[in-house]
Amino acid sequence: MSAKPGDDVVLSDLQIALMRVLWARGESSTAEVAEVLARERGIKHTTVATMLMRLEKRGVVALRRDARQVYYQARVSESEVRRSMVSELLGSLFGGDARALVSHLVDEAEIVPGDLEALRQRLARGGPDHG
Amino acid sequence: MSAKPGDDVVLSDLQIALMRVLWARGESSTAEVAEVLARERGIKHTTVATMLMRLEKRGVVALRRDARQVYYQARVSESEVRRSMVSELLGSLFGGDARALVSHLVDEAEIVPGDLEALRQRLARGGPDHG
DNA sequence: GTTTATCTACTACAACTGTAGTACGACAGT
DNA sequence: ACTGTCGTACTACAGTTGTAGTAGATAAAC
Repeated sequence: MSAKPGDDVVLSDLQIALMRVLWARGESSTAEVAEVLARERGIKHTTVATMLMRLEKRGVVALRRDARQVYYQARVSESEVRRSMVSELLGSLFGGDARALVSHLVDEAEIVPGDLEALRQRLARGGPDHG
Repeated sequence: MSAKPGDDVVLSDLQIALMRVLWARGESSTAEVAEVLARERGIKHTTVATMLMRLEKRGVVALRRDARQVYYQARVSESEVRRSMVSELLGSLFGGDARALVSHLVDEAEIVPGDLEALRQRLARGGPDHG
């Protein structure tokens, strides 16, 4: 069972950090992911192993065994997670109004006029395909 | 010592729902908040009371006792929470790039061209105060 | 073949969240 | 004064997250 992705996939910060490795490098062994996380955040190998196991149990990643190593692969794309989480945030904090969120970004100076202009033009050109 | 607000204030969906009542109605009694949550989500009074107590312990809300009732008041503004949480999301899922988030909103059809245009104009008029 | 290094699996545990029951104190009605 | 009602406080408990130790398996080294 393990919650087929597409459900709601809301992940914690650390969980996202793990996924990022998988998204960036594709299928990776526990050790590989652990190494990155150890470097980036000083997290122990065993911790990473545990987290990956749990994500697998949840159906967020898939695992494959080869020799005595375990290789994990993302079963949800970054876009999917973004979709779930943004929509979650939108719903709970912005009353589902995406404009309010953009407005917030503007007010917080997270984006500047030029950015909006560029986006608008991108739209005008007729919704692009992005990775 | 109860994490003085301004730290990072990341709240769960339910917690935000409680805060929303406080933000909307100002200081409210446990019973008042509970009533709203009971209506909105069928959550029991005791649950709301517990959650509010914990938020108080965390310093997110302040409480005042009058007679045998407890009145709660938000100690963090909605903007603050938005700031923390958006920035959290931005950092973990969008590499801190707010434009990527807006881009995402566009691609997910959460916003339309007109919205961006309106925002852009608002900016042009020199950063307004919004409610 | 025995030792060593590597890597996973299991177990543990504290904190937090969601959920709510139960007990207790106080105020209102009779 | 007695009793019921209202509302809070305390307690409980299962699930998740973050964190990691320890043990066990196995491949590599000698």
